[in-house]
Amino acid sequence: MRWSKTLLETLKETPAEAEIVSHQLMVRAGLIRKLAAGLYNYLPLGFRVIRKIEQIVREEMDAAGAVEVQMPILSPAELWQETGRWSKYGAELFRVKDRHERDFALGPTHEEIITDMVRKSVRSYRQLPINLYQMHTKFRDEIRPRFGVMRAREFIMKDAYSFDRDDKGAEDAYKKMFETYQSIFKRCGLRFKAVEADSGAIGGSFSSEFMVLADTGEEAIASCTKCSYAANVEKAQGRIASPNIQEAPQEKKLVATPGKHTVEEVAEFLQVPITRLAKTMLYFADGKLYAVVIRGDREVNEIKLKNAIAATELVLANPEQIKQATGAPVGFAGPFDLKGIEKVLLDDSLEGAVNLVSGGNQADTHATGVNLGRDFTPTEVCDLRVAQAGDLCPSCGEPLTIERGIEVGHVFKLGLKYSQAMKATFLDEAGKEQYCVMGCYGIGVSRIAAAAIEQNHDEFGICWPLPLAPYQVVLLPVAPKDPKAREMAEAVYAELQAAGVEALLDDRDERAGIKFKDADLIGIPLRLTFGKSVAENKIELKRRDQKEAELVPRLGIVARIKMLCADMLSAGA
RNA sequence: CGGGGUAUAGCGCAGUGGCUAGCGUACCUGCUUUGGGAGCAGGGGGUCGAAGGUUCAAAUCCUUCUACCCCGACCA
Repeated sequence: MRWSKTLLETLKETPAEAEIVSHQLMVRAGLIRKLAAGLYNYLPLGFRVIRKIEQIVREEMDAAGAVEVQMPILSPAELWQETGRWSKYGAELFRVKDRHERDFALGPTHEEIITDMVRKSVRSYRQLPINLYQMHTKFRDEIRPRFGVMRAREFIMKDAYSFDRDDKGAEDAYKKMFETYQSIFKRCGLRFKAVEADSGAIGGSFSSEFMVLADTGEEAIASCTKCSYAANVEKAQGRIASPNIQEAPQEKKLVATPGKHTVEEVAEFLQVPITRLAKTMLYFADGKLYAVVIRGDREVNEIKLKNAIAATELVLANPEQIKQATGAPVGFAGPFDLKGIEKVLLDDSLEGAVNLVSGGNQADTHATGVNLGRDFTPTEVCDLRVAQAGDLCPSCGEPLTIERGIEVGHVFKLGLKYSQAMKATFLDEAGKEQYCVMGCYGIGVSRIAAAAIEQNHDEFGICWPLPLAPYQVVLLPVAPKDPKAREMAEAVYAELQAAGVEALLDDRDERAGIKFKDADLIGIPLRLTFGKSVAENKIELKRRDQKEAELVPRLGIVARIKMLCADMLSAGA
């Protein structure tokens, strides 16, 4: 491509609204342009990157035996009502009406649609297993779109759905996709990690996320320093490292703690370690109140709680609800004598603990010597806390560390959730009707572009990994006085194109400095400069990821570039 | 949804009631320059987010609306 023939405008200044580096660079390098909140135009350069990612995903999915289809973006409300997600998906589901006032959703994911497609076609076990996928635009009405295409309202996703005869087949399909995802992200040149995850609104029994490691990632990952255990902190089960002290139970006593609301204030005031506090939190879920008792230094993991009580909506109780249940204002709740509480759940950080300090259920009062079983009895004991660095690995007992990541892929074991709700069945060898066992597998195509930049950039701009680069080589003729430089650049450009190398010729009438700055900004992996050295039939070759350039002879330049590209491609794989 | 902020040229910004609304950058023309975001000269580009109001006079004051950005959405 000739620079002068495409729409490629770079910005010297960073747009005020872009917060993270990938967003800033994508706008400055002319990859994307915002249309409205969470909606972006992909300009030619950015679209080429999307195409590169899609192609890698497509090749690997096809190699894994999946079959590509395409489903409409609009889907009728009836299908969503069949599974109950029309009401359960919440405000994130983009709803629209047609001229006849019929309800539709802009697809955020397509389980209902694909299940409908399959139930209409599949009748026999002979048609299974099958794995269908599409690459398409998805819509989610995010509360707060931000970070450019990283969290947009409209984005490109690859979504695949597997249908199997039994659990064993579904398990195999899941494993196959897990492996396929590993090769996809490797081929994209990303540093990533697969982690156990909560399955959220999609549902199902088990899921893994693929995280691109980056400090700006929105997700936190707990991983073991020794074994291979890694999980999203939403899911991670860190065993508590410091055990609770054993001693003889004391009398329960109420003590005045005027104005001391937070655990830090209370621990300081009563001179007890913060781990001795039993923090009592009240939650309101699906019309009922729940109490959660957790060690003072720990935080409630609302996703674990939501799963423990099978809630669809969960919020902290408001001050009136707290007053009613405890008889006290916010800040003085204790686990005993609660009114109107559906369940009292105890985080297992406090299992076996004695002589705790909790709120006294009276204003400005806390209780000491609170003991499990005598002063209160939890309905359930389970893990309800957010894992922390230093917690012990659930599989090998070594300490966990916390790092951050960008979720680029998610694979789910769905089981029968959708096939039962929507009656997607087939006849087995015995002529007996069976439900399809499903799995689903997503990849954020547009998010990969942003994630790759988060991982691959420097102070001058993007440094694309070769497999995702919009062009492999950029050619800069920089000696306008010397027609030979331009001629040679044109000739090499033609030869590269003939050889199948994706080349961008900067044929603009610009000064050398501008061309160098722009080439660095847009991050093409290889740069050829046609300047002074053309007089000796030499061309300057520089890799974007290296500091030093080298002079290479004009003769054999194309072979040299092809070899370099091949090397850089396989380096990622 | 709550709070805060912003809206003036493609981008970044100035302009607190008074002449034709400005600066940097980008864009166009010419000359010079030419290996890391050149210099000089000339030029084009704005219903100052929208509507209404106050005033002799409004980008500027008031009201309403819209869009966008940030923070928060209760850890007792």
